[in-house]
Amino acid sequence: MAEDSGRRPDNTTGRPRDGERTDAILEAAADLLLEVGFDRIRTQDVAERAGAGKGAIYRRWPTKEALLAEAIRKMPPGTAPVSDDPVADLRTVVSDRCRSAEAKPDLVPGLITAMRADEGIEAAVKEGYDLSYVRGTIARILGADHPHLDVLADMTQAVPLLRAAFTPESLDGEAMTEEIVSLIASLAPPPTAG
Amino acid sequence: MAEDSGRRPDNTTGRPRDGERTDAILEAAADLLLEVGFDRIRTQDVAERAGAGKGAIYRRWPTKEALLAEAIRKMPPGTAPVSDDPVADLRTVVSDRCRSAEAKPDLVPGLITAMRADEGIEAAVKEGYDLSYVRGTIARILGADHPHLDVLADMTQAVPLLRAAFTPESLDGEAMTEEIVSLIASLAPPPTAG
DNA sequence: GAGTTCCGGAACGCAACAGTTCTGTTAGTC
DNA sequence: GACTAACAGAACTGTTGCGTTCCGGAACTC
Repeated sequence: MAEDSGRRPDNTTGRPRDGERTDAILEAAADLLLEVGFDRIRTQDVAERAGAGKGAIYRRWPTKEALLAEAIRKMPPGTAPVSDDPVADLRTVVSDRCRSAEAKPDLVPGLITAMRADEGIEAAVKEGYDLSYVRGTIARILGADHPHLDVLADMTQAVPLLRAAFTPESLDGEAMTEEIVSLIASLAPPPTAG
Repeated sequence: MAEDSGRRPDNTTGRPRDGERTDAILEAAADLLLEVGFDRIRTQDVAERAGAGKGAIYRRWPTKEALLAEAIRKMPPGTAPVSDDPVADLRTVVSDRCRSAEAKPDLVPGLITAMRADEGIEAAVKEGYDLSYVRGTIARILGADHPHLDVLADMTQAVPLLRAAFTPESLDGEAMTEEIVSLIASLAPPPTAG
């Protein structure tokens, strides 16, 4: 009857928790993570940006770290385009990384700091850490058996991060992309004649 | 007369400041920087390890950051051996970096965090940041005109750091050294005959 | 309408830690 | 011996920011 249809599935009473609040808080946390880095995020700021109270946060997550871990888990994984020009595809991947290192230099260093401070965040970051899409793109250029696929894939991420951290003045995303892509392309075997 | 010979050059009176205390404090600060990283250093800990009081620290430096900046400036720069086997020399350099990333994974991430938080530390780190010794070693293998010396030099540092941060479980310093060195060695031009 | 839980917002308690001050003592100069 | 400043160590102050609690009000069930 009508009695059952209006009943909540979990038999709870009272005002239901607002899913849009949850989303807004996660989004605000992710934004701040990108903008200021982990070590400068304050829960008060997350709440304000989400248009929420701190109570709404702590009703959902036990600690700031738990909130940030979930926000990290929700971040989209890296992807690579797949066209018939693998060098162009690699250029896209590397260029993305370089621009991100330029524009948001606080994100990755902050994540590293956060990983060392909190196990939940460490797990969340490691769960999302997967460079196989880069490796796959490089493999399409050099062949799946090339002995240096792993170092090269790591290099495409690590070099932009290092430069963004230590030599931000002379950072030039386009030039850096070309440096990295041309190095990898130069390792390609010469085209074999039919 | 005896009056002048006993006088301090700067006309000060009272107990003179103990230079050994200064050294002990700087050394304690540097040690802790290596062990726990910037963001976990407390002045109290520096004082205790140096066998000093906090007063002795703040009599010498206005802030914790100023002390750490000086400790960073006193750190020895990287060097490379120069033998007649440049690949072996490179292996030494890369191996040092890999072992350091393995044993002290908190140092560099901590430095990056600290740079973002304090201008004096940023200046001190950048002042000491010089990879020309790595670049020079690679140039002896590939030739001074090789177009990828800069990326490769950065790679030797950046890849160990990335792996130490994100995949510490599977970190193998010796294997990583070989990966990096063999990649660079594979770029060497074939020996020209007479 | 009664009862419950949510909401934003503000106030609060509490812990960590930078930097200061005090105390008794010591190493120097005059 | 008088004076001054450094010394270690402890106590103290002030700030920052996490997490809690309380408020008046709103959304929902019964």
